[in-house]
Amino acid sequence: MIIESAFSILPESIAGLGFQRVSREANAVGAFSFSLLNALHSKNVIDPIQRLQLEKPYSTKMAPLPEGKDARHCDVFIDYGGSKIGSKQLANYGWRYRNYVEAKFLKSYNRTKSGQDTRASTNSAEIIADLIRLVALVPEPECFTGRQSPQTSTARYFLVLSDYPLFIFINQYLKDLHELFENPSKRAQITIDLSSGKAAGAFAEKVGSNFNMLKLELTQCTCFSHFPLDAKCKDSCWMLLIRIDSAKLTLNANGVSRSFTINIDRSLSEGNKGDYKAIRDFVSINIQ
DNA sequence: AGTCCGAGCAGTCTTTATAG
DNA sequence: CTATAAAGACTGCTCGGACT
Repeated sequence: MIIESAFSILPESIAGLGFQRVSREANAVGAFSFSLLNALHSKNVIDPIQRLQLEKPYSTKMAPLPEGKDARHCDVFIDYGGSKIGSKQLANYGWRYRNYVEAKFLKSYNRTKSGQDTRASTNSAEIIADLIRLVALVPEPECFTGRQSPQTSTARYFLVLSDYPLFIFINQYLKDLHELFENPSKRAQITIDLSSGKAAGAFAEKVGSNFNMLKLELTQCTCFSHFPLDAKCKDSCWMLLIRIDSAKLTLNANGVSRSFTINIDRSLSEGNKGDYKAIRDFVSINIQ
């Protein structure tokens, strides 16, 4: 919820930033964490700075990543652990103790005749890699310790900022994603199948090696957006926040099918025991 | 010893071109 | 519309020399 609050005041942070002159992702992340700090202050959270962490490793003590591949980081992380704010009612609105945010910053320099960005393939691949990271790499210690009916206490967010309409950065054959970026609906379903069709070739390889064995289904996302009313207006900025409420990631390797599912009621399920760890290790080793 | 400044370097980002 | 390569531009960093 705190992420949504911060997002709601993001245009104010961005307006002061001089967005058009910003050229690096870190600046966008910085603007967002500034909004976050504001949101935390407004909630009277004690010692808000301590709760905010940038470049948070996905690898944790309870849920380590494979040796040598533990350098994967998430852009923004907020931990409410220890506070007594959480409740079942709040959780039903997407409130979680731990919050991971991947942020993407897109700038368009060149467009093809039809208006697509010339680097749409690269950008699409990076965005999908971020979404896969959020589903696969976020630590779920209860799956590691082999607990009965494991649950997640983590929310996953994807934030994207751009200086041109978002959809021009997405390859058109990635239909769900392209449509969502053009016209975000409150409730969205995004299927990204890297194992078939046009995406299965060089594109999947760009996301990660052998990623044509992966299929990602974001079965329910809640989206928030700030799009300019007049797209032609100078110095416009497009902002989109996607909260992943439920998702399923499937890995088909050598005839063995593994799957990991995050359900809407916070419960986690695996196709077979150990699938979560197998998929997570695979992703962390092979992702670009 | 401390400060300043520019050259050189490595890495990243942008732009352009070409081909499928 | 997509994919890829490569040139060119830019950035942050280090290091050594000139100067105080």
